[in-house]
Amino acid sequence: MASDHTRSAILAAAERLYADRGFGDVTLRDIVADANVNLAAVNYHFGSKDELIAELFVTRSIATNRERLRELKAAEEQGGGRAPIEVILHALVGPTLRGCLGPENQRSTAARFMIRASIESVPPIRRIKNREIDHLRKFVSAMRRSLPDRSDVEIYWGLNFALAMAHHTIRESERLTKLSEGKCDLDDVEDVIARVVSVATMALTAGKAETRPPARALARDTR
Amino acid sequence: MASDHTRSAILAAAERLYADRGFGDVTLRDIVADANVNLAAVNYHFGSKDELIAELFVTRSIATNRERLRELKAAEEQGGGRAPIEVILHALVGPTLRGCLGPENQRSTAARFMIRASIESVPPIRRIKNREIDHLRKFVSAMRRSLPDRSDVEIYWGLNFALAMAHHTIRESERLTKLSEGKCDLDDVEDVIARVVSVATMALTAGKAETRPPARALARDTR
DNA sequence: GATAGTTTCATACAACTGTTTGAATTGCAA
DNA sequence: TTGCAATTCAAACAGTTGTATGAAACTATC
Repeated sequence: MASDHTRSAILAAAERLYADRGFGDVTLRDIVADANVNLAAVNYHFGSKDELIAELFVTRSIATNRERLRELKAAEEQGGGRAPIEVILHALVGPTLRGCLGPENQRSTAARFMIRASIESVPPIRRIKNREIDHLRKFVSAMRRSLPDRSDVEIYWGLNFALAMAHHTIRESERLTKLSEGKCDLDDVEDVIARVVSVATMALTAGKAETRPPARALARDTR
Repeated sequence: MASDHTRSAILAAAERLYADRGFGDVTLRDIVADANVNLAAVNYHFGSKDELIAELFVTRSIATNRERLRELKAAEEQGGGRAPIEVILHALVGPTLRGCLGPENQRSTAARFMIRASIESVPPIRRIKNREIDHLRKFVSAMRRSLPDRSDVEIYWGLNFALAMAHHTIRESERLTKLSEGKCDLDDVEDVIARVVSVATMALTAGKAETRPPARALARDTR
């Protein structure tokens, strides 16, 4: 076991620096300086720079995925194996958005790191993201059960658009704030989630006779 | 004037290499080797590597933006200064999607380059994208005219979601194809555009009394 | 307190990067 | 042809990068 101290000091420093300045601008020397450890410590504890980045991303990633599946499982159990589509979508995009957005002043290092990872997409992170497909298939299955009369193509497109809105909103949150001159409040995470879920639900249920009134209205804003 | 030959050989080689292997893996030496010119030629003709990348991206970018505005202007003129929201959204996402998607075997270098630029987001490109806000404001204005009873917040969110679906579909086209096992046909660009426009339109008109029947149905698939 | 295993450290390595330089070459006008 | 500018070229530059090394320091066990 030994004194994990150096190891976690590196992880903390790396996460902070990557979050603040991005992957392109931060070298191993920056990290070890910030962590007050020796240069060789990174390769000793992690093997390589890429493995350090991978570990950072995987840690946060599996936390998000676990939360996603937890919400999904809870919803399906409550619904007797078939959850409403809104709740499934909520389980899909909720944890991601909650993990990245929120009041900027109190935004965690982890959150800012994940935003960076979403924007810059460096090789070790891309590799991990590519393994996410199996995870998504679980949501495809749940969506199929929820909407048995929708075709697979529509399910896939609905999933794609849901993830699109969530990730793009995270990635371009700064630009959206600037474009809207602050009118779009990205600190109200639950509102953002509700908006994404609402639109994705419409995408998946449009044209159906059994279009129940949307659980949450899209409009919840002022003026 | 002189013999533009070297200059355009560099541009062509750079675009091709970046498209194939991404920005991270291509060095100036790779480019000049591929273009059969001297290493110093890049700095002589473009000033720096970043300016070369910027020129590549700007060229394609203004082409897309011009096409967007052309479509928008045509639509508004035909509607007497007020275009239907579907047509505005079509003008917004159509050129981008058409410029990046399409039959893979005959996909142009330019298209593949723009996909890369959408995925990797290197500094010189990010700088240019940040200047895109003024361009987007023109669409905000058109959308306001088209939907005078919608609040600004909803307009901004609708625009955000429309761009989200378009860009994410481009960026993750490979993954969507794999996830859907080919069932989502990303080569049928006009179908993709119709889907994005349809969902974005729903997002912007949901809850309105005057919800006219959607111009294009979302469903157009088999099985 | 000697020993074995782990961890830290300073330092060097090797390779690669974009950029610059100054001389050679070319193209064109007078 | 001469002269001048634009262009090309080989070579070197200056800096950075992640990684490897081997000795030193530490830690815990017996």
